Amino acid sequence: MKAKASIVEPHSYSISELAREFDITTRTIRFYEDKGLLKPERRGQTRVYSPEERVRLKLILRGKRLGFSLDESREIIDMYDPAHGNVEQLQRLLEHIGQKREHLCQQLRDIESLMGELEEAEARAQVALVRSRKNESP
Amino acid sequence: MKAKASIVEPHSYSISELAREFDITTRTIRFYEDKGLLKPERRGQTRVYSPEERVRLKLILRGKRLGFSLDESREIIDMYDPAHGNVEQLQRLLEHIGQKREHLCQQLRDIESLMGELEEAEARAQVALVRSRKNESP
DNA sequence: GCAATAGTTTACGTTAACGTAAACGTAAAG
DNA sequence: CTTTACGTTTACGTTAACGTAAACTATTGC
Repeated sequence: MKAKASIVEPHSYSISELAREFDITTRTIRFYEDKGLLKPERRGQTRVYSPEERVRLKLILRGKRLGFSLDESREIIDMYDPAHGNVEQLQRLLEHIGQKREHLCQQLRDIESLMGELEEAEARAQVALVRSRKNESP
Repeated sequence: MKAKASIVEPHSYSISELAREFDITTRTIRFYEDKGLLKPERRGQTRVYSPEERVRLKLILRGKRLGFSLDESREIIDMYDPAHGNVEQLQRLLEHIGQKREHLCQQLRDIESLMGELEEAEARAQVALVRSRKNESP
């Protein structure tokens, strides 16, 4: 349908548009809604997604890439809102943020070490490759 | 049993020792063996783990922290061995290593962005906290 | 001798995160 | 008008990664 060739970004998306964009199924998107991670509006019965909802979806998928469960992603997304709470709630939020950071730091360390090991493995494989070629075509 | 207070590192571990060290259950360790990720020796019927097996377990758990499936962790662990194959196998291995690297790079980007967003959320929460305190104890 | 401790195998149960299919509504295109 | 494309709800199925429990063996300490 090519849209209206408008200059502004579309302020709403269909479920299949989002599914295509992020290479997931509509089932997945509805599942996230079921789990309370998305709350699209409805035009009649049909779901309509705002840019904000689209961002939430992106956050969920980024969480997935980092190995987060949907519950963890929900927690993280909840950190973005005004945190309209009292002192205790805010303090808990701050602590929670700290924990997530530690988690990410650990992941950073893990990635660093794994990266190093991959380099070593690559080097070994290349050495083996050269040898292997010498043997196969003398 | 305190071991023999020897100077050298123990060259073998029991299943419960490893479970305690890594804070997992013996069931989990046996499960990894079932899936072909570990192959401990046996003294009679009892499993005996070498330091090498212990390292493999560590690699599995690091993979878990990065959100890898056991199959993915197995693939990565397999990259460590001599890759005693022919040219084709080695080339596939090299490509495979490249893919894993890209994966890790994506994770790095994801972590970076999330870290940044956590900082913002933290700042907002601290601001809200100060305000909240002013209101509660005027 | 016997209870406690650590090990084993076998097998059924559970949870998360969807997949798959049925059965239906609706709107545009030919 | 009916096919096609897209949407909906409802519900059962599936896979990974273990948990849990039963039933058994072997060793150790008292």
